[in-house]
Amino acid sequence: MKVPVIVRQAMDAWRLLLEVHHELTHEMDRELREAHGLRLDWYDVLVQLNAAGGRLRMHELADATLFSRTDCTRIVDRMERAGLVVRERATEDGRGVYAALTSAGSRMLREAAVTHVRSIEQRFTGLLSEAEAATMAAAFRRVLTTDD
Amino acid sequence: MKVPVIVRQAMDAWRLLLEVHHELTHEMDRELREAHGLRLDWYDVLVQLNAAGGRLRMHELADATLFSRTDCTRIVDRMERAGLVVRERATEDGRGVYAALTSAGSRMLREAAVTHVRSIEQRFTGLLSEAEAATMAAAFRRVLTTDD
DNA sequence: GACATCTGATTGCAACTGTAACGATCGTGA
DNA sequence: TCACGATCGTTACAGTTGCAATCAGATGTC
Repeated sequence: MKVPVIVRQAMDAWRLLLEVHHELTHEMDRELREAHGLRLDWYDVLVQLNAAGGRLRMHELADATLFSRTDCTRIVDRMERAGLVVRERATEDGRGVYAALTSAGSRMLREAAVTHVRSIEQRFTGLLSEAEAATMAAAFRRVLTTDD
Repeated sequence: MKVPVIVRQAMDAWRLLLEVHHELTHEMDRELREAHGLRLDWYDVLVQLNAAGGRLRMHELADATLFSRTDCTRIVDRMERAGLVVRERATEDGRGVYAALTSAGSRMLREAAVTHVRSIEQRFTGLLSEAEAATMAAAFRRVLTTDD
């Protein structure tokens, strides 16, 4: 069965994407745990809360990260127990809850970011030429905005 | 704090890769379940067993897929219960076990492959130009083979 | 203002995962 | 041959996820 080269190359790209994602996220997670006792998903939460100015409603946090609302409830549970975030009732909506960075959370983020950003550069971005990164980013945006 | 455009673009590429992976794997998994009652990880196992001629030692299966040995033990447990694979003792090594495709497993693979390949083309490979796919594949190979 | 409807967040349950430890078997060197 | 460490696959346990159901509070309609 003959398969055109162009199709094979595209399929390779997909398969390789899966491998890259798997290998890099595992390594980065392990690295963050070893250096800071921080899970990669907790790190993502810290980043998003910080980017939003320190706090987000639970559903906004779910949108900003790649987690479901259920996940957010439980991740915030654990992070609250660890002292990295606190819950605050939303005064403007009786149903709502904010997840807010604590100072320990901010500090943890500042420390872990050094490790993690270096890790991304070392393992990924630093290995891409400017043109490759641009090509990739453009293609990924197309993939994400094509929804059918 | 000023960040060079080149770095930002590369970081975007990483972030977008995470989003693409998340969205596409979820959609493909859902699609396979709806159409065939098959999980994406089971599909991967079927593909690898088939590519290897029908059977693989457990540790070879772990290497061929993105799963750990523990995962393979348990995935094969469930797939065996579902009749898609069977375990066979390895005669050449008393510790060894083969996971082998059943005819139901082969049939399931043939059916599901139609759905899944179309899905990949629709959501990913079909949205990439030949040049983009080649660039991406080359860059990903570089990332995977650079282990420091 | 009372009703149904919708939304935000959480919970219960069953399924799944990661880590470390286990028993069985293998290969090697003394 | 025997003792040793290495490898193969599995298992125990605790932690984590996905889905559906739930509860409290908000919104819209008449």
